[in-house]
Amino acid sequence: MAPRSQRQKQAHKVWDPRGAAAEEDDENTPPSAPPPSQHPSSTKPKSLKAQLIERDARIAELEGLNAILRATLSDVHQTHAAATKSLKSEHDRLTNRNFLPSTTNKSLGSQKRKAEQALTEEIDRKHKRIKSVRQQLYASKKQVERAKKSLQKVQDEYRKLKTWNPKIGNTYSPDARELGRQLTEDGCVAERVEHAVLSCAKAFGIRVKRDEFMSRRTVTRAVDEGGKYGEIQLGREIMESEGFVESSDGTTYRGINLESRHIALLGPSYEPGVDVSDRSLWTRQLRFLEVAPALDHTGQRQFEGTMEASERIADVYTRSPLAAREQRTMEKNDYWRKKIGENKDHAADGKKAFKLSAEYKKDVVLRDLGRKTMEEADLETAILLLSMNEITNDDLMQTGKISYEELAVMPSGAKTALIEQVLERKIGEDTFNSLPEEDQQNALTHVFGGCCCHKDLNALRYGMARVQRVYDTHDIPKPVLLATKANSAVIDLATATDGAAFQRAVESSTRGAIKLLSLLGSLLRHKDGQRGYQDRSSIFMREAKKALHDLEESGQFPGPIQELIQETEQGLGRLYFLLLGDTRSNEASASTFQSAHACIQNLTNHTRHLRRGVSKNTLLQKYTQGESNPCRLLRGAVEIALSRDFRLLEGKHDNRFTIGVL
DNA sequence: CGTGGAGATAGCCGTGGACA
DNA sequence: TGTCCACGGCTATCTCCACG
Repeated sequence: MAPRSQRQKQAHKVWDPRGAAAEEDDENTPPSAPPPSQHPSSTKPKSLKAQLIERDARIAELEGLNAILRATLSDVHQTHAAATKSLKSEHDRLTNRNFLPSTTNKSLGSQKRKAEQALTEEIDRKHKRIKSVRQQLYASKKQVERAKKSLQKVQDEYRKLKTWNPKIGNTYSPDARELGRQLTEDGCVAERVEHAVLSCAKAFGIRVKRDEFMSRRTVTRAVDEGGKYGEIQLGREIMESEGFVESSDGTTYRGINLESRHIALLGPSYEPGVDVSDRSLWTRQLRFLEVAPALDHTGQRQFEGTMEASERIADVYTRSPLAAREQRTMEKNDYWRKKIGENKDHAADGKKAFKLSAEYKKDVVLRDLGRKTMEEADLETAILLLSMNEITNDDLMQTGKISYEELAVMPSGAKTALIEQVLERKIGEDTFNSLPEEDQQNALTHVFGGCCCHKDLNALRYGMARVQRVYDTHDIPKPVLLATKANSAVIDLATATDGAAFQRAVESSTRGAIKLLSLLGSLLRHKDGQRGYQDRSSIFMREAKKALHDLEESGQFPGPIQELIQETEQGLGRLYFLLLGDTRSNEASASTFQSAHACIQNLTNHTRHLRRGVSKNTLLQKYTQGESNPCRLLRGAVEIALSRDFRLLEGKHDNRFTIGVL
């Protein structure tokens, strides 16, 4: 212990209850020795008797003390016994009392050990579980990372798909250009293509990048490109093909002649997965060549148009990368070498154009032969000279299609080329003439396909012309005149049949079944969509169905009109064929004419009121009242004209009867 | 002094607007 | 519908500069 400080000592002195005396009596000082005993000491010896008496007294005193001690001892024994008993009892009680805690303690220890063991096992399990969970957590984290990446990828792809970029860099992609062309082809004006594309994109749930598409100007460029691509492809297909047929026709639009040209050839379909080079898979392809303006529709102009087109295709293809890759060129005459036929109007201009084409092709083929002969046969110089000597100015003028004056001033180079041309032709002709006839025909194959409509029309016209003559020949009254409203009025008003107005009205009017069919056509199937009976009735019926029964249905007129139209068409078709037969035969007899004539007369009389027209209301009134309506009447008339009587007439002549009536 | 990268520049080309 | 022209992107080329 650290010695007390002065302040502590003072504090102790102040509060020490023992006072100053205690200060000197240090508790650490051992107590002083006890004072010596005060027993008095014997100074003189006693007698024996006294001594005995004293001893007896002492003995008695001791015996009394002994008895007291014994009694005390006995008390002590008793007290001890009682205490022992009590203690034992207490001991037993305590022992008993301690037994339970001990037992409990033992049980608790056991439980503790068990609990510890269980806890240890639980901890092990928990550790394993934690490890497992950590692994799962790790895996989950990785999965989340991968899922995020996948999601991002999908979102990117979705964004990519959702947003269509029509450009590659600053240039519209081939797909975009194709789309522009397609929309234009489908009738969308170039200026509205952008709006159409953006609108469609919006409807389909996608977006066009920058919300922009081609301007009108660029759409037009794409269309032009498409035309050039088409020409390149056509040039290639012509060069690949064994031969092709060209078809053409013309029309006028706002006073300008327009010529259209198509080409039919065997070519690849370009379907995905189909081998383009496998010729066995090639099918007939119809290729658009051009629609080009022309000064007129003459045969010469048509031929010149084809020449221009062939030159253009040969030029475009030859200058194309495609030709460069295939290391092939096309010259304008290749077009003619491959052309094996033409489809044209069955008219004079078409025939003229075909003739010019055939001549040109012959020239190309013969000169080819001439060149080939000169190259292969290595003709002797003498023969060549001889042939050249035979070339006259007329030959040159004819070949070059030039006048004598033009020939005279022609530069020597051009003249040499012309001479060479004539020489090739002369030698080619010699070679050609030496070929077998079959080879000659094959070399010059150039087929003409006339317009079937023209053939059809011509057959009918020839038939009509012959029929008209029959009335006069056999002195048969002609069918009722089916005059126009104006002519009909003139005829009705005329006082004399020899007046100029009457004559003109009659001459300009026609009659007979063909005219009737024509009228039926315009009456029933008028192309303006309003005036034909079927249209008028359709409009009314639609309204009537709506008003009467609240039905949103078509206004189709039940039955008769549709059937009538069909029968009319069928009958007309059969009439054509019969008339075709008529142009080749004159075997019809007068009686046949008369019976057929009666039918036609009947027909035209029954239907004469057609000229006055039938109002919509009359028609519908009759229909709704369940009466026989004009349609039924018409149908009956046509049946007479085109069905029953033709069957009758055919029966007499085994389906080869020549119609001579109408 | 050669090489390669970065920046500047000219020319080509595609595009779209203005205009007739 | 065609022509003209401006604009902007792309590319080849040039120039400059740093570095080994």
